[in-house]
Amino acid sequence: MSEHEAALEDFLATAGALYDATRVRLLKFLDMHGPLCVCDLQESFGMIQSRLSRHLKILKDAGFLTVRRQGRWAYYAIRSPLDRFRTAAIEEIRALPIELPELKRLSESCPIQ
Amino acid sequence: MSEHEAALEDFLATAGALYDATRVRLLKFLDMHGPLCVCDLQESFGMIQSRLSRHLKILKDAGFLTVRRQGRWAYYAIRSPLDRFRTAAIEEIRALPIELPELKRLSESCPIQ
DNA sequence: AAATAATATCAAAATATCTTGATTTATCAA
DNA sequence: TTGATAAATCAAGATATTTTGATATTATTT
Repeated sequence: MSEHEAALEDFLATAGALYDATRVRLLKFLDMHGPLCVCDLQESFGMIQSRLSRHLKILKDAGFLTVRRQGRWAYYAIRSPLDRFRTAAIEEIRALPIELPELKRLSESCPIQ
Repeated sequence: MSEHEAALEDFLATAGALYDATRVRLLKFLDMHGPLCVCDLQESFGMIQSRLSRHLKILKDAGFLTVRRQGRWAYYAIRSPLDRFRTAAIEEIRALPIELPELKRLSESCPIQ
């Protein structure tokens, strides 16, 4: 892939990651609460695991999230630092008046939070 | 639609408009050259008219473009002023190393440019 | 009024994306 | 080693988007 195409692909992946209500909610939730594991998000959003896992992968591949694995758990968080455009996106999402579920932590049994 | 849903819908329309290579190219082209009519874009990009018209409508509905009609011609341009997030998007696109076609003006016959 | 030109809209096929349920992988505990 | 838990991946159906060609709309010219 040429440098030109790669830069465009990267931009499109970023825009595509933002083009889904579920992912926007996940980004806002992680921005609010900090690192959370998949099971916390699953319980909080009442979402099927495979669906959640897929959306987290898309957000990670688009450069918005990082994963840190702790034993069986995988903690997802907003990547830091973010480049300028992704930062602008997160700030825009932070300002959106979206209703989010209550945080339910299931990962409290995790020995190494 | 509630205020919450409306704000999210607006954000998703913005992200969705950016999630297409054709539309990114059109935005960059209009950012470079200023207002152009549909037939100029059609000739420059070698694109079928209905396809172009549809993409311009999506960009307009997402708040990126304005239209000014001059007789039979419709001149599309980057809206000004843009809000902060859309401005960040345009700046990001401006910095992308994308190859664009040469500008071919067909609308020179238009009496009122 | 009729013909032409620029643009918009519509319907259908082609593509892409999302959701679900099932399966797989990896880690820990008994 | 066996069983259980957390997460990732896969396949298939459901939904949404894009492209194309045809038609409609609007403005202009003859």
